[in-house]
Amino acid sequence: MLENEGVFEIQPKIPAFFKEELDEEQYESVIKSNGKSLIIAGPGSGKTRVITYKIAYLIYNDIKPENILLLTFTRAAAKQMIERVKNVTNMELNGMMAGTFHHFCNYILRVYASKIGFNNNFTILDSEDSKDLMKIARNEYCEKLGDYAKKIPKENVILKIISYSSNTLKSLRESILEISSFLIEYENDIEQIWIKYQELKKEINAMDYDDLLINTAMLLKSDKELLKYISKRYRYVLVDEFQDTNKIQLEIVEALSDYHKNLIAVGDDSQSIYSFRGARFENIKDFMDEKNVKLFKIQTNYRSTPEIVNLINDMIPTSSVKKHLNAKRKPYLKPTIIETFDDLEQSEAVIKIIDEKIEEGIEYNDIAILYRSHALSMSLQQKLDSKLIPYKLLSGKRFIETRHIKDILSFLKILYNPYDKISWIRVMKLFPGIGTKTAVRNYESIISNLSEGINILDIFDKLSNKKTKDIYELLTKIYKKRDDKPQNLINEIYENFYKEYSNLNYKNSRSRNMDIERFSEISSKYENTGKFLEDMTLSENIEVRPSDKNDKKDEITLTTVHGSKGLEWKVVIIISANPGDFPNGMAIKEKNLDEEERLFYVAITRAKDELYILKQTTGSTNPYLRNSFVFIKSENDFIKKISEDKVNKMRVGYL
DNA sequence: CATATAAAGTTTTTT
DNA sequence: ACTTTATATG
Repeated sequence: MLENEGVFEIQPKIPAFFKEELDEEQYESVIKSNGKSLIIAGPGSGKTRVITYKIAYLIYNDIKPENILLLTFTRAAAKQMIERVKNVTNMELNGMMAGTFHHFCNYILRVYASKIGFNNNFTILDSEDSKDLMKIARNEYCEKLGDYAKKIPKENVILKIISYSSNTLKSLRESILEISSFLIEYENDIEQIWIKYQELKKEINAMDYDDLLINTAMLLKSDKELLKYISKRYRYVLVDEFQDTNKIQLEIVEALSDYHKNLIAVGDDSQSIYSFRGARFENIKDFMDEKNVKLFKIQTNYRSTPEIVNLINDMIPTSSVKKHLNAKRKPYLKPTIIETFDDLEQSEAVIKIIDEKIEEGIEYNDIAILYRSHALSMSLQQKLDSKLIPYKLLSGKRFIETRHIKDILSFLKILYNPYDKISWIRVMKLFPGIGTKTAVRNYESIISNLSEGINILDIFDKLSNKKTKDIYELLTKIYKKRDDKPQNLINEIYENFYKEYSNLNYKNSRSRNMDIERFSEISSKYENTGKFLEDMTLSENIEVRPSDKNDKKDEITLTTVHGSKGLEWKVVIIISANPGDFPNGMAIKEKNLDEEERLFYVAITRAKDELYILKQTTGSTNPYLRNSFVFIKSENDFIKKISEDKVNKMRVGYL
């Protein structure tokens, strides 16, 4: 260890059990990674184990937990790793920072918001809120343009382009050309709308998901003192899922490790599936090419049977760094490809597989069904419902994004940040006789009164008229309690207003009301509304089911491939592997097949024991794509790329 | 004129 | 299922 740049002046302490718990590759990457290091971890190779032991190793060598920063892709992953480190070391990890980039950036920005012209109670806009605000920006810009305005790209298109531009640090022009070159004639319009959008965010004291990253990067870049202060704290910066980081995230971690220069990145370039959000698997290649970067590879596969690994090795994405996985498990079954006539027969075939597996004694929990997009699971869901097979949806509309929950949240948001225009409009429109126009007018008078320094309760009183009386009465009531626990506020809103609104406006008000009651229960864990709101917008999965039922339900998992990241099941069933469905039709058109290859790779590497891949003779479920060029070309067909000897093929259904 | 209601489109992936 | 749009109503 003498050549190790003096990281440890004395001999490192390595507990004896490390040698027993880790294989040779894992051991090397735990013990020898320091300075700038890159660990390329194949699927099922024990990546979590390596990160866990790396942190444990640091702690055994007297690095304080508060001097370690772990950035992960999901908060759940961070939590899981912390728990595992606790188990390994038998120590509490007080002060250790672990979470997603967005959580970390939020943490920094709440402290230094004023340095970049924001108030520290800024609202975080989720994607729907961003879209609403972009729509306002677009409308304002389009106001005097007449018929031309109709041709200008819609808000979601503009958002996609500017988000890509910010995340890749590419110019607007370059971004338009890459994403949708045919829109290049609107470059100037898009630019103007973007500027407007930025101004609006400042006005309403809000940041979108991208801003959290951009503003943090900007802050660290512009303030050298601050950079030193923050980066001095983190003696070790560890980044998980490095293949899904974008340019700005790379900048951020390089800044954070600026002082101690210990940056350990872990990832697998073959599993990079978030390019639409600016993720660059090239971050891994670039990092590899840098001087003084120590490279480790862990390529033994402990997850899947040799038959599955055999297929995996065949399907390693062409864009990847060269690799080969070594199987460790005992032989079992070859993966199976099943062809059915259409998606109805496909659903029946899936049910048949499930029934067989249950018969064999496998639990529902051990089975997952993966697909490229939500829509592809619809007919299967109906079938599962009718057969009373229990299942859960991992991805899909987040609980927090359902209309009723967003409504309730909006009330809290305006109490916390009264400039939050999006939430104001949302809240006001809930009341009869008020549409967008009136809501905006009301918002504007509230803001102009606020800027004159008038107390908000007086404003409510002043602006109350026969149309708005109910709103302001309710708001006055909850505003007076705004320092209470968020649960009290939610209950107040629900009991005094939303319950009635829900019963009146929703056919399924019963289940929506139950959601709100559950939401109130979730909020009871929080003392502070601000913290509650941050967590709600930044944390991916809110456990919707009541917590008192501790016994884990036995159910099948249905999820998009994106949602399956990092997970594994004994039996994995991939449905609709048709050109146009998976690979996705848009991706084929945009010649973005590399990413689809990586997605397919992620999908098949989730399987431990059995893998089933289903396709249909009718081709894509989408009738628009069915007869198009996409359907015919075999280069777009994953199944055709699989060599015959690696799989069993079956034709199921009525002939 | 602004809102409410009925009809018609729409689906890649998500922190 | 859920949002956008066209038409009716107040």
